[in-house]
Amino acid sequence: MKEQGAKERILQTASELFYQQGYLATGINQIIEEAGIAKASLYQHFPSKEALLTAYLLRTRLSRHEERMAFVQHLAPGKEKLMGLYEYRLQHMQTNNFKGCAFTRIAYELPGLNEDALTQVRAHTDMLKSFIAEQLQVIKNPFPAEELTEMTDMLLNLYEGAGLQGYIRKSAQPMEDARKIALKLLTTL
Amino acid sequence: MKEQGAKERILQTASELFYQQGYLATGINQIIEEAGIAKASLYQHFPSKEALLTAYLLRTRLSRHEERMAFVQHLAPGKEKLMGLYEYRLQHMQTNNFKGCAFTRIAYELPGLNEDALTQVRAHTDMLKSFIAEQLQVIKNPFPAEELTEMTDMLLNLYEGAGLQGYIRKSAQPMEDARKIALKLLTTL
DNA sequence: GTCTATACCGGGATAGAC
DNA sequence: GTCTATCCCGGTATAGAC
Repeated sequence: MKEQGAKERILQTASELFYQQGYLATGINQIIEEAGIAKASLYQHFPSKEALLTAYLLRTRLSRHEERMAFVQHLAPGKEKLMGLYEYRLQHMQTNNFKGCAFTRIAYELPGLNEDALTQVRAHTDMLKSFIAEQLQVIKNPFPAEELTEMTDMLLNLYEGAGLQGYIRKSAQPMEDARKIALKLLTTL
Repeated sequence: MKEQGAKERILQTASELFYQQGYLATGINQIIEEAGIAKASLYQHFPSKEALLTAYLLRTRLSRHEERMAFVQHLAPGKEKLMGLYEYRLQHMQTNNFKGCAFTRIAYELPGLNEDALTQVRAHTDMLKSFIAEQLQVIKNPFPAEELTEMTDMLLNLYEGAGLQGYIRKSAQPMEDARKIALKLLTTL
């Protein structure tokens, strides 16, 4: 962990803190202290705190995507992979210190501005929607366009809503419930 | 607007800013400037910034509830009042500067602490759930307990999820879609 | 490239006059 | 109760030595 370059340590530390504490609530000073580097070194690699945020979002988005894909890799396309989406997050909620969806949190923290961050947040949900729609078309083909988008929206909102409730209640139960509901919805297809 | 007491002006100004800009991003200085009062006066009425936050949340929760109730008052209990919930927010998203659910935003902004704020957030969703469950029982009675909670969760998550998507996309379309989906779900009962 | 030291600003909160 | 003036702290960012 010590020998992986200053830039990498900064990004890792910042990522952890941004997610756990929030972006605004995390100061540069805390980042450099925990990363064990000097302040000027940080600004050598990242021109500003916002640049660090963008790097965090991009990296997290891609790595979460890979983790998801790896998690559902051995599952059968269609219903099983879709259920795997919920199970992946269920596991995530139990092991890590779950603090809600990283992208939603950032979106709500930065009301005013930052087009870069917003782009990453949108890209995140786009990837989720694509994944869901893709699996739905495996289950039922052809899938009428309108029905498909409706079912996709429903599954996505169910997923995101349950993540929020779980965070507020500090419980994995809402996601458990969402998983069950999603299963019921899929069996009606 | 000028003659309604300092405390009231402070709370109104803070409420607007907390919602539009976020709690952390809003400073005491901006509040007192826009409210047109001195700093010490603020601390005469509210012992700290956090106390101001709690007052904001409590007040908003109650007033939003009343607005909702007033909006659906003339609608028939059951399906119509439930659809009114979505329509209320749709209207809300189009007129005001919609910045997502005020309570969700606060919850995500304050990762670490503040039990008071969390209490208000939970109370908000509790009120929504109660409202939804109540109307569902009008539509179908008796309503099996398990089915009822599932349907309630689904409608709630659909509602909250659509609010989030609408905020991210800066569009009322997700909420429109959610309304249609909810309608379909209700017709299956 | 990495450090120490510092600049500059705005944060929340208080003292004391009126 | 409301004001002005101030305190202290921590924020982001930068200068300059090594």
